[in-house]
Amino acid sequence: MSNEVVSGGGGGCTSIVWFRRDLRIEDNPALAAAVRVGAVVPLFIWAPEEEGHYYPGRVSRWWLKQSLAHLDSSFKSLGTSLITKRSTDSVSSLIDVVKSTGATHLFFNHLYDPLSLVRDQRAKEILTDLGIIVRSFNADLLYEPWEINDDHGHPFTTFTEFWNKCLNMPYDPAAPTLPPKRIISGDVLQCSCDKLIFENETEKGSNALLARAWSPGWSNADKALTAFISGPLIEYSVNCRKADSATTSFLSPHLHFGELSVRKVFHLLRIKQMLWANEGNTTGEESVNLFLKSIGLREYSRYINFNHPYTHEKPLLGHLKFFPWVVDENYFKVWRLGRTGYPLVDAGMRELWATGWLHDRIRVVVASFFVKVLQLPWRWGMKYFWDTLLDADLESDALGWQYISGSLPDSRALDRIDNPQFEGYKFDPNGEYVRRWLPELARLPTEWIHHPWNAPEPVLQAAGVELGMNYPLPILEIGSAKDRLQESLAEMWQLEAASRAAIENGTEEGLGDSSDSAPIAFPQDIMDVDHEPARNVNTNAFARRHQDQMVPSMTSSFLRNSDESSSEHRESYENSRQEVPQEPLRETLNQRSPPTFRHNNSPPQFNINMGLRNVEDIAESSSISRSTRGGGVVPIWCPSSSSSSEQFVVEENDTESSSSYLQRHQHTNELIDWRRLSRAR
DNA sequence: GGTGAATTCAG
DNA sequence: TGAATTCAC
Repeated sequence: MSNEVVSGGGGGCTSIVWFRRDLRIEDNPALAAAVRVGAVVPLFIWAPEEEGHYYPGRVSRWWLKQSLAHLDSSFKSLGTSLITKRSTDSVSSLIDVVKSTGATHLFFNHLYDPLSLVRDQRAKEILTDLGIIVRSFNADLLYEPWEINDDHGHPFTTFTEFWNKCLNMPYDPAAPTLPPKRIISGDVLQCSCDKLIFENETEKGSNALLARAWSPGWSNADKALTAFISGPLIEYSVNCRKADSATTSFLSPHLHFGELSVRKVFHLLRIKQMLWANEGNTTGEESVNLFLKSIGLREYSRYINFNHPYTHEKPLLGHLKFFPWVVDENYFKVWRLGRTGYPLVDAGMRELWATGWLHDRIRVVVASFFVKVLQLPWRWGMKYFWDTLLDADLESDALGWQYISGSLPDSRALDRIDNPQFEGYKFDPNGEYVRRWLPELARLPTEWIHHPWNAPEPVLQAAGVELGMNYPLPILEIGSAKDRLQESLAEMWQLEAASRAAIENGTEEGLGDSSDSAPIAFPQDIMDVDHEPARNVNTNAFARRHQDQMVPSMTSSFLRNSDESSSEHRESYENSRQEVPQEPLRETLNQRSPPTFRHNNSPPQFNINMGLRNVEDIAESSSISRSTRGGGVVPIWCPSSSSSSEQFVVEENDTESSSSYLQRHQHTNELIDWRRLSRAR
């Protein structure tokens, strides 16, 4: 079945190419495969309800809209057009399109976020059952997550090791391919197209400005890449630490939507690298290495997510679950508004809400302030980034926030607090960035721009700054934040030790194991919904029959856990493993009978109206932030979540799969024993 | 040119 | 904060 090789040559077969975050025609393996088979029906399904909380934010939807229009016009010039469907269930929409076009094949490219892993596996199974030949490909990564392992076949747990391995693989990432010259159109006229609505009237106004700064779409992405590589790249290593830097590539939104192939980026970078190495241009070489590293972090985010598909919800290091987060919605509001009293933080937050963009360094600054100074739960910050960033990307953002909050073995030191005042002089030495985003401080001399609270009164007066009036005093003093952090960490270690002792004594079943404790709910004001009426997901026969969703087996944790696993399990794993990469079609996601779960009927909550707003909007919405929605807002990626929340239940009649699923989660609930690795206090 | 101080920077 | 590297003498 999945080993079957498609016979090429356009023998009257029609293939659906299901586009998701691979909105390009160049170096798109799914599209290329479809073109080889015969007629093509390009399809995009807009089913944001499937994303749960992670309904795309306003700017992200704006980008998607432009990108799809661009893709459609490319298809039109090649002889077909993009079919668009509005849906609450991608799989049933796929079936509709199969039926109306008489397609025999379905091709798509892999995604690695947890929801997609489940949905895609389900799509594969259901459509295969219907006699459709389904193939999926790697279009998003240099190497598939399961290709990168240490000498023992285990996945890496630190970035540096992972990336070294990637850079020293015995084979290169697949070379990028050219776009097809011509496409034989499938019977797209037989298929009704839904008009997709990505913005409401109020959002349109705010979105208008975006088009001045950004050009979504795959061929624009390509131009941006070429321009970056032939221009600012060489200076990347010297400039990349300045908040205002013109050396940023600005490629991340293009990469998020797959308008750009990382493999193409990689190949072009490698060429430059060789060139500069030959010329002895060390700055250039260093720049390439540094930029490659950021590509590597993106790879790593998918890798981590694939191996631990709850990283957007749970810390990877076990002890973090004992950290006493400060659940203070007022702090959260002040941070979002850019009114913390620390100019660099505030400038960043205002830039983010005004433009949907933030320089990488400044993301670290504001996130670090959020987690270490305010001690707010990192998932809130991640959610806000998700809602506001143009390049919002679940895997990358989860990795970033976990890094900042000390939840990874190679995170920043837990007890380290960066002082925004010093960071200010580092990343914005002349205060230009702060002056641009904080007009109330514009006239303050550079000497005081990053610490106005120390400025002499006459200086403040001359600059028209009234602390506490038109610019706030620091919300918290850094020194006391440090003390508070120490206390919190002490408490965390104490609780962790108690829990460990309890487990070792066998007295308690893992006191407070994070898989059983509901995560802190998001505050209401970022969760308020204003979405299209949800359609009933379970109305059609297929959805009802296949209510149970599936996740592809996570190869690594399965193997790593092999001492506890039965040989039967391992065998089935090994067998499936062998069917993974195929030439010329690289069939991928492992097919070993996957674990199943079912989710209950509570409709997912999402957030559509939280995009960029003006100050009044935010202030207004946060005034209702007190009333917290009871519990059930957070989807939890574990079999035994609290009953009030959206929940996944292990299917009992499927012993093999459920046991492997549990096994995987038992393993991950040990949280890698990374706690030992990261004892750094 | 060797040594401690200062600085840089962190996946 | 701490290791690594550069700087000043």
